[in-house]
Amino acid sequence: MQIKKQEIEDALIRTAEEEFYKYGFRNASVRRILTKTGVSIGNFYNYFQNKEALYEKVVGSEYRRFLSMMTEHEHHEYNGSYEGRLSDVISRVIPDFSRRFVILIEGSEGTRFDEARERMARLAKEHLKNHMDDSGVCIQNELLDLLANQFLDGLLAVVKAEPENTARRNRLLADYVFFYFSGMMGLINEKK
Amino acid sequence: MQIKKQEIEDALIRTAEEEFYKYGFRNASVRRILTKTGVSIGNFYNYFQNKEALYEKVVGSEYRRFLSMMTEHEHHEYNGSYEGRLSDVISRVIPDFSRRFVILIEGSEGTRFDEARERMARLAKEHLKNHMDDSGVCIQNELLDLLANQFLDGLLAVVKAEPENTARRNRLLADYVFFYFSGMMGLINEKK
Amino acid sequence: MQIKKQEIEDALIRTAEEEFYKYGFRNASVRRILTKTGVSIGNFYNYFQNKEALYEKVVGSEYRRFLSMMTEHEHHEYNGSYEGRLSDVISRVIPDFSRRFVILIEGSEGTRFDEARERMARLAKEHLKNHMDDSGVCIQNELLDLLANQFLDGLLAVVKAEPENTARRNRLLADYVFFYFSGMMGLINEKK
Amino acid sequence: MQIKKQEIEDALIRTAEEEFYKYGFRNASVRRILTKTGVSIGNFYNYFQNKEALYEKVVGSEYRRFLSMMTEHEHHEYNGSYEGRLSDVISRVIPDFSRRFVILIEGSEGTRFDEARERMARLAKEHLKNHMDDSGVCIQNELLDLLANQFLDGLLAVVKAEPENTARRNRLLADYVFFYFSGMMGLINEKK
DNA sequence: AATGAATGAGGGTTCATTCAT
DNA sequence: AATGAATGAACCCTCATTCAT
Repeated sequence: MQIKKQEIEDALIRTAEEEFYKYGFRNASVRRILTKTGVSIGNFYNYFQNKEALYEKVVGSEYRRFLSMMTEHEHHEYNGSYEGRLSDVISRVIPDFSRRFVILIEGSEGTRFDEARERMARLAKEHLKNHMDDSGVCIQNELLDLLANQFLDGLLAVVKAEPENTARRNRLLADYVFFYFSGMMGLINEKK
Repeated sequence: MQIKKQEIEDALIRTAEEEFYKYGFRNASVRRILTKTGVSIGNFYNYFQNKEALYEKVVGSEYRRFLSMMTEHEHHEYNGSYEGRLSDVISRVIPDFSRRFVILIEGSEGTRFDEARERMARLAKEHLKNHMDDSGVCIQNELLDLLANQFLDGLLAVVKAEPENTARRNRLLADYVFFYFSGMMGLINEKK
Repeated sequence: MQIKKQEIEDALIRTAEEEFYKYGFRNASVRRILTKTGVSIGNFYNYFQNKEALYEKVVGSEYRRFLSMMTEHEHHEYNGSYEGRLSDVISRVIPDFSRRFVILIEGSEGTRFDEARERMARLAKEHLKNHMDDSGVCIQNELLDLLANQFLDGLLAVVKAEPENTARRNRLLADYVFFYFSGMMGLINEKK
Repeated sequence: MQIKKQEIEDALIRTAEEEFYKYGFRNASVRRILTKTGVSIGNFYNYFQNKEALYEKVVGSEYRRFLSMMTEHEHHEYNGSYEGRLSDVISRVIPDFSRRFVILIEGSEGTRFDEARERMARLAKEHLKNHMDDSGVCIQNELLDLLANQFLDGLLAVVKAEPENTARRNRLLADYVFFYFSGMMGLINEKK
């Protein structure tokens, strides 16, 4: 029954990922995680300082990766066409979205990652706004918020629908992003 | 003895609506509701069997209304144009979306309404599928799921963003639905 | 078995007094108090917000009383004789010392009453210093600290030794204070 | 394997002394001691059966020494003068008071040394009683207890105030003991 | 109809100690 | 001799719910 340290840590993180995915940070139960993993209460605290440290282990690197990705993305030059932007999003941004990312965005209430979703949506919104400004079209603020959040949710939904199979996931994404940009085009043309 | 039975029940339901909207079922606090309403613990359980019964009172009729609405909608004849469908959705479906509906969809975890969101999305999906079939276009299953859920989320987001002001809400809705159908059109044209 | 609210609160406070007296705040066990009193965990929190609130109930009024007493005492005019001061201390200051006061001074670590002992010792020291200055005698600082703390401990010891019987307690106090002032006189005469 | 057995034991005892001095037995943390000393948990239990055994190692010899000292002191002949007794106490008894002695007296709650303070005070009391009997003066029992405990506390306070500097410590002690005997003289003269 | 005292399972966390290696 | 992973009782506290009045 002797398991090596790394295996237990990994098992804890794996089970915790499920738990946090299901319940979010606040309603996740440490004791439930431990029962599932077969680790005793006391031993858990040999591996993680507390519940939040475990959460950070599950979600932290994902958070940092996303932040740097967004920043970098902002400074990236597009060749102007939708296809270019589209393929860029698909190939560079999306692959990093994972179940842990879903947790980060949807389950961080009561955590120092609390604001993650808001920050993300803000970035997406500004990103979106730039595109609209390029087109010389003005869109009301609420609609921008709505679409930015919608786009975000869509990405998360893709991850939820196809967490593993990359090929199917990318195909789904391609369609989704195409749909999204078609919608945007429609709006732009109408407002002109 | 000052307030008659019905008034107390109503007051409880009204306060509960706020609480469930803010926290969802699981994190809603019965005590907080009672304190706000000025009803004693013991008396609460004269009106409702338990927390979930209260939740059902807040959300149940909304749920049943939506179900029947969806079914009915299914049998409705459109005049074929997008504008027709669009205005139909806006004028007939949307006004029924309310704060309680948001609660039902987003706050039902740990409840027998757990699956409400799933069932709703399924209905929306079949609805969507019919439209696509009419257009002679075939779309992969996952994409249908995605778009149905997205549309649903969008509607909820609108309700959240503008819960009271009907005029602004309808304008936002119009834009959103237009965006959505533009996206669909894009997809259909590409697949053809 | 139905006990009225006030009786339970009193019983809790009484048992808590014992517990805090024995173990101090930090090492006192809420569960032990509850088991002894026959009150359930949940019900305890109907009476007190938390462990510290219970502690405050036991010790708070004693603390406030002592503070005001010390302040008032500082502004009091003596007729100069030791006997006068002595009887003043005995009749006015001491009767307020109680077992709860002992708890306050000796068991407050980890509480907002943390500094009670220090503040008391400081007051006693300044008090003492004034008497010495009146006698034109200078005493080294460490000795002042020592004697002030000693006097304080002595008072607490009297309370511990005779918590209830006022007559015996006062007799003990008279002797103790006499002893104390004799010691002071000895020091003063020697330093002159 | 780098440090020999005795060195480890000594290091543990040294660190434990600090810890017990700071926190007392009950609130001392074995883990904190081990971290400071750089000894592993498991190895600690090769050297000491448990926390209390470590405590005994820190405090036990001090306890036994004090007991024998007190006994021996009892059979010692004084030359009668206060000065003689005074210098005797200072030169023979006090130097043996150490930090470990403070620990023993003040930090033993929850230990088999629990009663150490009580036993010590009893010895001091009997000692005191003999002196009083020699003077033909009878003092009430409670007062004897009080003064014995007070004297003890005073000695501990001196050790705490000046744990290292022997010169200052002795000067403080001289003053303190003089104060104490002056007080005793005062009592004796009054009772006569 | 109404009150609120009482219950107890469950929440996260600490800590001395044991045991396999 | 040495390691540190593992254990579990105990800590304070929250909360929906029951029950006597």
